[in-house]
Amino acid sequence: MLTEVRQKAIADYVLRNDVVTTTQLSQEFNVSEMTIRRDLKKLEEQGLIRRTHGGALSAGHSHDIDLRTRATTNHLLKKAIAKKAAEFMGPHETILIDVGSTMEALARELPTSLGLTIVTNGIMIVNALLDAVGVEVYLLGGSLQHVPQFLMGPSVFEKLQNMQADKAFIASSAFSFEGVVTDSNVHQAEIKRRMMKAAAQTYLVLDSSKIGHSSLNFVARAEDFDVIIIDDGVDMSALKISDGIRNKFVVASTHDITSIPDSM
Amino acid sequence: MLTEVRQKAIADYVLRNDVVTTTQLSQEFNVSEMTIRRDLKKLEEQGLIRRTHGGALSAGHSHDIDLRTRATTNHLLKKAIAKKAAEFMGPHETILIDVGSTMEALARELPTSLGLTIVTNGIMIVNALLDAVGVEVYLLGGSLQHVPQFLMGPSVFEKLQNMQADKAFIASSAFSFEGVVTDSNVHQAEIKRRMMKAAAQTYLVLDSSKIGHSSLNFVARAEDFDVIIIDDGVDMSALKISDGIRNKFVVASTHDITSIPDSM
DNA sequence: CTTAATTTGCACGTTATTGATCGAACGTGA
DNA sequence: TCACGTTCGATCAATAACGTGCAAATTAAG
Repeated sequence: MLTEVRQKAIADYVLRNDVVTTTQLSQEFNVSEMTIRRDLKKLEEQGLIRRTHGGALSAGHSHDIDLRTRATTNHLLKKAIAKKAAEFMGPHETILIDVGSTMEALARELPTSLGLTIVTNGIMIVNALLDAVGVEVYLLGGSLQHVPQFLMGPSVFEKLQNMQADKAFIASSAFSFEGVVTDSNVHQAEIKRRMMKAAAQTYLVLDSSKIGHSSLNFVARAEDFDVIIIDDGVDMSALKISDGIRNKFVVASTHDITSIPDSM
Repeated sequence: MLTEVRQKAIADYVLRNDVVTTTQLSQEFNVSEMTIRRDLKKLEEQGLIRRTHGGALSAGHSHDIDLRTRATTNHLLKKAIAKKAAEFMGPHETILIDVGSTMEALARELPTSLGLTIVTNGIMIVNALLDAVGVEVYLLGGSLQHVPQFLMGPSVFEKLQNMQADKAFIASSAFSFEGVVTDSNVHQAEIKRRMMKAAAQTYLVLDSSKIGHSSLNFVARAEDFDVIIIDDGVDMSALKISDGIRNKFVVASTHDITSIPDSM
C-alpha cells in the first residue's frame, strides 16, 4: 500500500471511529507503530486529525466543541471583573445583585468579613452563596423562569419598592456604542430598573464582549450609573459617550490572573 | 482508554450525576484515585466541573449538596418513597413541598405532564426543578438559612396565608413511636405548620430511620395528616398508634431496588 | 540492472502517564 | 475548641508512549 494512500485511509479511519489508539492503527494497517506516529504527525499538520498521547481524535469531533465552549466563555475574565466589583463594597452594606454569569462570579468573590447583606432574585446567586458564611442572603421570591434562571412576579416588585439598599450591581448583556443598556428578557429588564431605583448607588458590570450589541428591552443609559466596571479588553475610543460618562469607567486588569483556584 | 477521552468521559459523568465522589469515579473508570484527582484538576481548570473535598460537582448546576449525606444515606430508598408520593398528584394541582433530602428526591420524581404548580421555600427543591419543563415553580422568598438550606421570614408566612394549595408534602426528620412529628429547626417547623394549614390535603413523607426519634420543635401529630408515606423498612408493631392512624400509612416498596454497596 | 531517494523498522534516550506513599490539610463530631 | 478519620497533593518509581538517528527495505529514476 502506498504511503500516501495509507495516510488518507488512516484519516478516514479516525474520522469514522472518532477515537483510535496508535496500537489499533498499527494492527489495522499492518505497519509499525513508529510509522503510524509519522503518519499521524503529517495528518495533524494538515489539520485532518488531532493527536493525543496514545492515539488520535478526529479533528472536528463534537466532543471537542461540546463541553469546551462553555469553559472558554471568559470564565477568568468574569472573575477579574467580579474581583474589581467586590472592592467597592463596604462594611455592613446592603447590596442588590442582578442575574447573570458575571453576577454569579461576583457572588463567589464577595468578602465574607464585611457583614454584607445580599438581596437578589437570581437562583444562581443564591447557589453561589450557599456556603458563604458571614454573608446574609435575602432571596426575592416569585415564579421560576428557566432561561435565564431567575424569580419574578409582583412580590419581587413589592419587596424592591419597600427596600432601601446601599448599592445595586447590575449586569449588562448588551451595551451599545452610545451607552444604552438593554436586555433580552423583558421581565428581568424591569427588575433591573427597580433594583436601580431601590439603591443609593448603582454599578454597571459587564465584560467588553457585550459592547456594540443591543437587545429589545431598555434598561438604562450609561449616565444612570455611578460606576461602570469592565475588563481591560474594552476599546474606549469606540464608544460615543461624553467625558463625564467615561470617567465612570473602572477597568479590571486581566493580566495578572493565574488559573490558581480560590484561596477560600 | 485514552487519557483525554477518559477525562471527557468524567466530565460527562459529572454533568449527568451532578455530584460524584472520587472513589466512585475511580471505580467507574478503573483508575486510581490519584489519577482521578489529576483529571478533576484539569477539568476544573477548564471550567467544566467544580471540585469539592471528596469529589466534584457539575459546573452548571452548582447545588452544593453535601457529598457525604448523598453518598452514605440510602439515596435509592428516598427515591422509592418519592416515587410513591408522586403518585398522589393529580392534574393541574398546586403542591406545597417542604424542605429536606426526601423532598428533593420527590422534586426529581415529579410528573412533568400534569401541569403541576410547585410552591416551596427550599433551595434544593428549586435546584432540583431547574430543568423541569412542564412544572411551574414558585419559590417563597426570604432570608437564606444555611443548615438546612431554606428561606424564611415574614414574607414566607404572608404568602402561605394567602394561598390555597391542593396538597402539602411535609418531610419528617423525627417521628416518635407515639406519632409525634418534630423538627430540629424552629423556623422550618413553623413553616411546616403553615404549609399544612394552607393545603386541602396533607401528606407526611418519611423513611423508617426517622421513627423513634424526637427533636425540640413540635410540628404536628400523625392524625393531622391525611396520608403518611414511608418505606417498607418500618416496623408497624413498634408504633403506639390507633388503627385509624395506621390506615393512613402508605408503604413504598423497595423490594426491586438494588442497593448501593456502601464503600465506607 | 544500477543508483538515488524515500520509506520503514528498530534501538535507545526522552517524555508522559499512572499508582503508591506519606505528611499536610480538611471536615466531623465530641 | 480539640482529636480523629478522611481526603488531598507533592514526590518517587514504574510503565508506556514518544521522537531522533540509523540501517535495512522499498520504490523511483536512469
